[in-house]
Amino acid sequence: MTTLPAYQNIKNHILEAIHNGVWKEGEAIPAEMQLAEQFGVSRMTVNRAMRELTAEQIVTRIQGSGTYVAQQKYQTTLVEIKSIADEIRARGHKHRSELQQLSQSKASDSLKALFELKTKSTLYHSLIVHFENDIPIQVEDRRVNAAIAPDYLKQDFSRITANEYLMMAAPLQGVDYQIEAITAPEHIAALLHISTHEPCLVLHRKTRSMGCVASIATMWHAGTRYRFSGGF
Amino acid sequence: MTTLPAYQNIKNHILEAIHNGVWKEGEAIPAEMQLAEQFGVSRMTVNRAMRELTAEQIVTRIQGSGTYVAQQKYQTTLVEIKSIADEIRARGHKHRSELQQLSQSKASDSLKALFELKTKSTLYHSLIVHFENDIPIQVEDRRVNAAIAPDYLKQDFSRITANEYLMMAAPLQGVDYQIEAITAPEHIAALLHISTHEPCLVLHRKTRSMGCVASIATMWHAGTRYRFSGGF
DNA sequence: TAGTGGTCTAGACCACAGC
DNA sequence: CTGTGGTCTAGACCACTAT
Repeated sequence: MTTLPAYQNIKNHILEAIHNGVWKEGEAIPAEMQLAEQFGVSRMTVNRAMRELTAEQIVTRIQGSGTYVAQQKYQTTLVEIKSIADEIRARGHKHRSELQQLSQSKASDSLKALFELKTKSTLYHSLIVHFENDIPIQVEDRRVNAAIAPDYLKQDFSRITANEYLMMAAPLQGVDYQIEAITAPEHIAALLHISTHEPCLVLHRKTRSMGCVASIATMWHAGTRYRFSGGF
Repeated sequence: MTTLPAYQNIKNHILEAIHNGVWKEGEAIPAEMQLAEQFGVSRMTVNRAMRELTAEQIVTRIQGSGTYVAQQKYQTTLVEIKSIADEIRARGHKHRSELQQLSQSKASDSLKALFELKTKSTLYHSLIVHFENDIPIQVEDRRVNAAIAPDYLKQDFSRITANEYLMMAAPLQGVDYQIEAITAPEHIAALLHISTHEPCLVLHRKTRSMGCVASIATMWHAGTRYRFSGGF
């Protein structure tokens, strides 16, 4: 093991302290001069460490004021299939899900087409509501190709999300998604605790594994409570 | 416009040179010492500029060897800044745009913050409606940093979209976007020919060039007429 | 060996926030 | 006013590459 550069050690120290809750969201971090003394290093070295943490959105710096632990951002990157549970926990909030439906059936004509199937094979269907601090944040309506994930019905969806299980069950090959803004049908609106004329942010996502369509999901979010974001 | 820090000027110089083809992919860039002399700054200042360009994947550095222009990366279709005009024409439909407003003003306090400006510099404002086969498909409300695109007001937006002009005017460094579903305010709803309680798919996008925020745009779409899509 | 980037120092001046 | 971060300097030593 090579010894790490001083600025990297400082970054690691700060990251661990934030992770361990020593400094919480919005709280101030010691000044550059103070950290320089503490680590026995020049101010420029601390400055580099902090500048990089700023670029990584770990901290926020205000000239003349100080350095603060950044607020966790509401963020979903669309390329990555993130677990909504992780996303919520990363914000320091509580995630909980409720399984509303779980069933299996032969594909209908329209589903057969969507799954690009030649025969009416078996599909699983799950309807799950995800909560952030007990507020419904996402309704996930998912159809799964039984051939790809034969044990889907046996999962405990309070322990593992549908997404997490599918990622484990089969290597992801590709993703297609569409995003639209529409009003929710009644049963979805009821699950999200919104009225039927409130706008919803809807993500349709089709994943592929082993050369087949593995799952097709529709994720409904209350427009006022959720947004997608990203960048580079 | 405030004078930029020296390291930022160096970055801009390098970026322009690459943009203009002075140095091509894989070619070597002058050494730190050489650039330091050329710009009349210390080596550390050049080092910072080059380190940031490395982080942005503009150049590749090899210790003991030199600094080279990085291979152009594949822009994942997700963040790709598409011209809505091209997108519509690609569907074989007719594109037309109407310029509703074009003005300039000093940044308000809130815009100053959004543009990460230190002073209330000049911003341009345009409001453009894009039509697909004479149906309004997008309302584009855009603020532009005058320092980055001084000729913005002189453009003929029926010939070139705001986006196309900005891409030409300055090399794009970064993008941040957010997508949400909300109802439109009255004046937007009127331009889109929808009622004020219909859901809209809204894309907020902030682009960066030359180390500054170049433009902030809000694009409104009728939820029933537009969706984002992508995949890999 | 000479030249490159990687890191670091011990100062410095400035703009800004908060008292 | 003091303390903060933002920037910059003119050196330095090191690890590495290329010749």
